[in-house]
Amino acid sequence: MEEVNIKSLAKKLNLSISTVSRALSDSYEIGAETKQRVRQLAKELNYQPNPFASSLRKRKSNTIAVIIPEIANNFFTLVIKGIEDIAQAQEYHVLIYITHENSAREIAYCNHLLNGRVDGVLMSMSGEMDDIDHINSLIEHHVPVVFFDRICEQISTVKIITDDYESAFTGTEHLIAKGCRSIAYLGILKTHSISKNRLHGYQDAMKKNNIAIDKQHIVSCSGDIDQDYQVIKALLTSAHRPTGIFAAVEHAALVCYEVAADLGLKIPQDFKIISFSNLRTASLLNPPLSTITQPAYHIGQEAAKALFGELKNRNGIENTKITLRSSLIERESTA
Amino acid sequence: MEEVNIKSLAKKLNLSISTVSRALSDSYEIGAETKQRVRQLAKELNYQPNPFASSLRKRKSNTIAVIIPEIANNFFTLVIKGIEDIAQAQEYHVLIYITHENSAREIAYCNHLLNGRVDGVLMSMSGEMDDIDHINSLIEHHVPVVFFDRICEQISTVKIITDDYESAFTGTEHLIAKGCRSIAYLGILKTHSISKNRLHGYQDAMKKNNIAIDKQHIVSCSGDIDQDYQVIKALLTSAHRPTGIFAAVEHAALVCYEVAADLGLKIPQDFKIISFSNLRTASLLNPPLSTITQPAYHIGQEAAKALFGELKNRNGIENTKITLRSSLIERESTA
DNA sequence: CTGTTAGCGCTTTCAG
DNA sequence: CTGAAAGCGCTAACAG
Repeated sequence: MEEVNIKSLAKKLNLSISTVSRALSDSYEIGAETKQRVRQLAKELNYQPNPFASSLRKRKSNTIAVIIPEIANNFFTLVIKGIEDIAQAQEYHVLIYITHENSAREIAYCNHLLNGRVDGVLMSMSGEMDDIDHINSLIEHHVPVVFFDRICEQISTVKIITDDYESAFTGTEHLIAKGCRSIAYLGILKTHSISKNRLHGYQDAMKKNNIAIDKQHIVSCSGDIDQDYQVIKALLTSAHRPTGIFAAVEHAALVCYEVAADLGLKIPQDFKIISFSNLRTASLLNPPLSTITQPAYHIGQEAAKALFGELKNRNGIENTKITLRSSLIERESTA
Repeated sequence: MEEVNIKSLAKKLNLSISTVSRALSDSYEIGAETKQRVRQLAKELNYQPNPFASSLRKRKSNTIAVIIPEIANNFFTLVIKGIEDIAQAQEYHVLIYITHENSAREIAYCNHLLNGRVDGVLMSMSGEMDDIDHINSLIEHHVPVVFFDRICEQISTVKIITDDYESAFTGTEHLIAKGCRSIAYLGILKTHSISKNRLHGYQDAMKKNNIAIDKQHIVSCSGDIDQDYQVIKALLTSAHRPTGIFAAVEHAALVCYEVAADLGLKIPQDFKIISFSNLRTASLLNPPLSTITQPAYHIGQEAAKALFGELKNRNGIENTKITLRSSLIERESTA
């Protein structure tokens, strides 16, 4: 398997290296006939240009990075799918980095990506909002960053989000309308944009309806399944057991179902629940789970489009916030 | 932001480029003191070596590709997680390619990856088993390929699989034991290894129990949700409605639940069902779904480990088949 | 329209 | 122990 590169092609065609290079990149200064010859041989030998040589020279990787806190989760999976579909069309490659909700890893990845391996980054933050040097660093190095879902307000860039505050507000009111007065909030309690917005939506809905919030009803989930099981079990066995649960993350809702099953609690008789979730099986659960569903695939697409807008057209990334709407999907037992 | 590269470091330190390079790669021929100086400055300036230059020179990308048919699916998500975790530890990067079950895309990706962008490929096949030129091509170009789940028997390499035949066999017998005599098989009908093995397991279980298979009970699912909905609806409204369903893919089982809900059919009264599935919510469905659950995360890890074994140790990839065991998890309604 | 040439940033012989 | 220099494969001035 002798190496087939631009040089060997040139030799075989009795052309110079640069002519071959130009022919392959369809330069206007190459004759139609020459182009034809070059292309033909390239196809015959299945010539594949070395991406590293090209990237090194052009200072362009044709690759983007996606940095997400986790992947075993329908939301992020759908987002990736949306990103991939757009990237594919643009002939870009997609590198995946999973932080496991660990902001130290997020920082390490960002620092690493200062090296030019990617042309841009799509990111949903793990870290806290005040911890943003690594992001600024990327931007200073001309690596555009587009945020989705877990954005960072302080950074001036494109942000694709959903109406978290409003969704949480209406979701909470939905529970109130169902007669719940004692409503717990389960979420990842960080200074994330979404954590804050969802929590505020819940709090404001409670306030508007003149319901005091029991401090113990604001529960922090880590994402760790065993740990969260314990925390939620404690909540559901306490003297303060809520009659409504607002789950700001899908994971929390599932743990509630599991704990309820183990404790013999009945949903919705013992407590009602609504959750942010992209579960395909929400309607098939017992009982069906009412959800606030984010347009995950669309978020991925929009984020990717925004990034490519910058990468391809250099239109200068603006500090825009694109807000997509989540849908509150009410599901009731048909039984 | 002046460029910080090996050259600028060398100048600042009054050393030659090669010394700096060697110091950074911890070469034994560099003095301890010099190494120290170099490392310190590199850290101070947050020097990040250009990966393209390095890859070009070393002919090594420190990147692997994962080619999968789809992603919005718990099995592949968990596999990716397993792969990522191993890759991370090895300081490798992971490129994701999704074929959407389209073998033309699989071929295109493989051909593209002949260019050296990745050092190895982890793959679950979309295409048919007899269509393997693109894989052989990779191997000829010294890009090792490790298969997982949807493997290709004809190719001599490491394959990580689960006991599909046995699982399908016992899964089918499980339905028979529950009293089903008329059992349908829903799967992606290709010449894939897993399609074949699962189908054979089902067929042999039926044969062993002296049950004739109604031809119309072998149903091909495309993966397209609307299309499969129609196909399964047709099955469940036909005169030949089965009393048992063996779903070889999770997606098919979910569609069955959806169709059943829409038609007002009750599971398990009207038909029983068991499915290959990695759904976290299997036990929470109404009714709970009995599953054959593959050790997805573990599969990802093993596949990645096998690939890195080859990449790091050049131990020569062997034609090994590693079979992990799936678990048949029986779930019954507690109601 | 085509060729010559100088690098992109790094690794690695080969000399000292 | 350190330096000089070649070159990975490709692109893009600059010449003709």
